[in-house]
Amino acid sequence: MARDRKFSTEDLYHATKQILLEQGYDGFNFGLLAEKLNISRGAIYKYFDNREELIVHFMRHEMKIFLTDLKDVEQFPSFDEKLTFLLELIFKNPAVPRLIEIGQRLPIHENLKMKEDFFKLEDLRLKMYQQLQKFIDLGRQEKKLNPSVPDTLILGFIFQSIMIPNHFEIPQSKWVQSIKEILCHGILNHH
Amino acid sequence: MARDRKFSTEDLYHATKQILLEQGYDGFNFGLLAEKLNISRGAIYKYFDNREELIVHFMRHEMKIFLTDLKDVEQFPSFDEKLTFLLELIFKNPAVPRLIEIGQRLPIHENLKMKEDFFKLEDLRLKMYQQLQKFIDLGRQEKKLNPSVPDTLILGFIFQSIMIPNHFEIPQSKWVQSIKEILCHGILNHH
DNA sequence: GTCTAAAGTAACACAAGTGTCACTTTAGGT
DNA sequence: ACCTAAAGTGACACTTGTGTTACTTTAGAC
Repeated sequence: MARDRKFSTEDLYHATKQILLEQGYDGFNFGLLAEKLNISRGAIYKYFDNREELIVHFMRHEMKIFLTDLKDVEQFPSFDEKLTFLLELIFKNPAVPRLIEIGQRLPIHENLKMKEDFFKLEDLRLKMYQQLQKFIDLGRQEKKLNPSVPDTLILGFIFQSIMIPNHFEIPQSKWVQSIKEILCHGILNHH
Repeated sequence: MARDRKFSTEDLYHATKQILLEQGYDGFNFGLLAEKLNISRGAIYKYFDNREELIVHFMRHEMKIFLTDLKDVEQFPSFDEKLTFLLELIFKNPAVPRLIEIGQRLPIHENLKMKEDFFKLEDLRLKMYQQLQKFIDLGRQEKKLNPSVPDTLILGFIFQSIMIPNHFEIPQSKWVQSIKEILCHGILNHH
């Protein structure tokens, strides 16, 4: 009953991700997005009312995928195995912490529809932190974690570590291994 | 021979710092700056040709102050004392790592004058890293640092730790102490 | 074939920021 | 008193991005 679409929502999200990671939140605009997809800017407005709405929906999409992967952490029984899995997952998805940070920049909207969309995204972020909290709780229970350090700081360190710039281009495997080493035992020599 | 100035360069830098930290690089503009200082936008162009030039000069100003403070690290003989001083210095200047990050976003300019300004800023950043490298070298020499971990990652962890968001508003002293604990000994229980 | 409705386009008015320039203001030297 | 030159102003032309709208295109139902 209508002509074929020139681009799927999936295409849209893919290009959105590229632009957000390359140019940051402020660098993202519909002109760039349309250009990347070889469509006119106006076409995007057929599917999203504005830039914020598109970004919120995109963020939810990304978050859902990450949460599905994150759920597999439950399959590992011990804290150590969970930690290894978690670090690997984060380093397989280096965009996620950056996108979460970018997501924090979304302005709070008056509009009811936008408020709902925003709330759903908040809800996913909450679900993620609950999943991570279970992991921390197990670590506490197994007496594996330093009791003098707050939960949020442990999670903060894990998530922030992905954002340390690797200016000297140290190979990924060595880099991840070293991050794990510091996270677990610190920078001091413990031998 | 001329009328009095309504604002000093120091005033300009102070307002610039506020805006950059509140609104980020993209949120900064001459309109906002002029408003904050109760002057007209045009007046700023009497002292700086454009936004980038102002920001580069501001960054150099900030960096010089930080480098002066950082130089005091030399007064402490041992690695442990230097580390304590360094962490305290960073947590007394939480804006510095954020400003350095913002500084990275400055576009590379064609203009010769801007290129020079930019180079001078790069030079200051280099001086900072050289100062920090001496600190790391001492740590290596004293066999205090984990030898399997690269220098840049150690510095990265130290600088990145200031940017972990303290969402649950854990008191500053407890927060800093915990960061020091993780940096030195990791998240795992080592007792 | 032609009608329909979704898909896509391009031009519009608008908003916000940029850098410039002719102008006004004013402190100090004469 | 008045001239000068730096300090400051406000209007202008320009750029870039926004969201809307009237329009064209096209696949499929009839």
